[in-house]
Amino acid sequence: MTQVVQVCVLHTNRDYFDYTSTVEPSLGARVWVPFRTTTRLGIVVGVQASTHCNKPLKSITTVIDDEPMIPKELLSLCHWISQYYQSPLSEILPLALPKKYRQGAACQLPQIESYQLTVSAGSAHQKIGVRATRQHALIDFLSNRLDPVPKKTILQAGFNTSLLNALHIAQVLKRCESIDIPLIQEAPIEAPLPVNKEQGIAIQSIVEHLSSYRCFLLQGVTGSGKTEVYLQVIVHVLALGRQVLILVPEIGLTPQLLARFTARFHVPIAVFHSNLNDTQRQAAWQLARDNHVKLVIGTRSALFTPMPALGLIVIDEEHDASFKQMDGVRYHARDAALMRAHATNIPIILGSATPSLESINNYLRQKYTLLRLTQKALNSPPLYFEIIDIRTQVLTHGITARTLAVIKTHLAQDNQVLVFINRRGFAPVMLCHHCGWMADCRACDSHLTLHKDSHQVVCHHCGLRQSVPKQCPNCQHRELVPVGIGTQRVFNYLASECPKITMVRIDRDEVSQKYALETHLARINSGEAQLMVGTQLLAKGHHFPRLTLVVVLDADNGFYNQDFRALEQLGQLLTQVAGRAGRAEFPGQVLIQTHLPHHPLLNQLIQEGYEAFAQTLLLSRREANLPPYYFLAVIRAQATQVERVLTFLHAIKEAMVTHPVTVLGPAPAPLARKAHQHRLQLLVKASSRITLAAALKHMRTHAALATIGTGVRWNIDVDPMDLS
DNA sequence: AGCACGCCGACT
DNA sequence: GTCGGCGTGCTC
Repeated sequence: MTQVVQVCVLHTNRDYFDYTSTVEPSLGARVWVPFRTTTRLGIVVGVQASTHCNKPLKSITTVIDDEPMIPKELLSLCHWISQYYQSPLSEILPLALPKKYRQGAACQLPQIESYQLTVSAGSAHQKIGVRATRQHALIDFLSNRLDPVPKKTILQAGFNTSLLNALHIAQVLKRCESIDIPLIQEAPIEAPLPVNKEQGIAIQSIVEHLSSYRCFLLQGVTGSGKTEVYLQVIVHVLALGRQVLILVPEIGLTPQLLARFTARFHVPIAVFHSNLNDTQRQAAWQLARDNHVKLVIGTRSALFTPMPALGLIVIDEEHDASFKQMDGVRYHARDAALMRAHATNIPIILGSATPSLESINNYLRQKYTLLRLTQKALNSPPLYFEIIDIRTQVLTHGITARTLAVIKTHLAQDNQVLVFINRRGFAPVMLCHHCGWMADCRACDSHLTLHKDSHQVVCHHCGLRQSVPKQCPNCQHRELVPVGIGTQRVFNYLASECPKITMVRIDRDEVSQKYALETHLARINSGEAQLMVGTQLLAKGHHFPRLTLVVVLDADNGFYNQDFRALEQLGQLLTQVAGRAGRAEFPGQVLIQTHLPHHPLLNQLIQEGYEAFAQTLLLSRREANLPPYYFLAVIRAQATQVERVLTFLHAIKEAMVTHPVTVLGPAPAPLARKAHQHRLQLLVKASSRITLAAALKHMRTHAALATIGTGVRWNIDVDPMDLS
């Protein structure tokens, strides 16, 4: 009997296509299907008795997998993401499969070549000539082990391939394929650290609720031992024979966190990081799916790792914006992880020193259980904040005399100093001193940033690079001056002021090469580098052994930025970096240069702390009908002709009038022209997730028709991180 | 993602 | 007049 199989063909902008099949493949199995003129890979997402398609159906070519390749619970997670983030399944399912499997590779555990004796050691020795001493040694080496020995281990022990071949020809050993399970830590396991009362309560509360869904918000100031809580809870989960998934914002930035996990547990661990190749990624994925690895640590995309015995999810630094994917399917890994935990009926821990307003609100609405860690492990003296009013001060390369003096004092005491400036390059603008001409990007509505290191001006939006203009193209004068400050400029100035100090610059330009970031961080961790200048990259979870001073040069950005999350992020940044300053014997100091020294929120943050600051922000979000009280989506559209974008956006705005949502716009996007494309956007606001989703879904059917023949490209961003 | 089709500039 | 570059649309 033939039936209709719904096949999600990857990257087709659709949920699925209907095919016929005589056999009924499992949901989540991969199939080859005829598609247009070629054969493409698809995933079975449904089986029906009939079709809505009015064309004759084609038939599935081959069923690749007998078992589901994507397990049921991940398939339904993908369905949820598809509906919530308004994206077709065919764009989401690829996230749940490693590249090799998207290309049709057979589903199998990583295999490695191993060797095992086929006869007893004694008879093996007899078959070998007396003078072949290395072959005899190899026989002894193999006879000491019962299981097949991986070739890698044999080679590492000082034997070579020709010895193996000789024994193989002598028929005393056999070659076999065995599963390559990552080595379990051989070194003695690190003992649990003693915990304080708060940590003990947190651990106990979570351990008491391992058998069902519950979300724990673990709010711990920097240095309060959040990681130790994770570790001691995980011990219990592993003891139940279950797996643990840990998501971190950026894996390269958390080497010491990884080190603690690997040193603590006697189980195989898989780490998903950007340097894995396709084979390694497939291996890690397969080992997790077959329950061979018990602990998976990774960034956003590791959310889709299949784990049949999943017993706990941990989201570290849950407030971090990098959990939200900013291109393609714009999903939030924290929110999707909450769905996964709920569907799997297991606990989830959201950890942060500075929880997102969304999470604080969920705790206030009693959806989350709050666990607070307020005590620092090191009894460091209190922080000393100083606001430097720059309205009346002379700035030298962005730095006041007072700031420079404080930096020098801390350096003289052999301490570390961190200088934050959230702008890379040397200066954000090149200006003609004579006529006011500015170096602008041809393709975007933006100024070119001067990069003195590479003798170029660069557009930070489209990547355009050109050599630094020698004279003004407008008035031919040669007095082009850099205006404003960036990391390069601050770095150069401080280098000239502090010539004997070892300095490190950390920004996207500086750490773009492989391992550059790791190298820099190693110099910071060892204490070799004393003065660090960098962007936000520098703020994330590092260990600065002798840090006593943090300087924030462009805090005003957070106040002037029209974006609704700018203040929240500034508060989180200041709290995070401030928490790292100070050692047992030296008080930490934080200098904030600002034009707004009396800004009430800045002062509340400093005097009352992050929680009070967050409460105030929540009040203003409620008044402004903004998240977490209101639900937003941004519809962005672009084309080379403005009119076409406008027509399109007006049409889909019209399509939503029947729904109880507020649609604002079309308005120019903050960067109205980027790479020769005119960009405009709509903002959709709704009082509930359900009405928002319904309006967007309705709109999508209209939008598909409205774009035909217009060249308009568009996307939907549900729960946007920023409105730009 | 990939393939075909169509419109344009650069060539024989 | 033809080749082929890329921009655009379609796929059960």
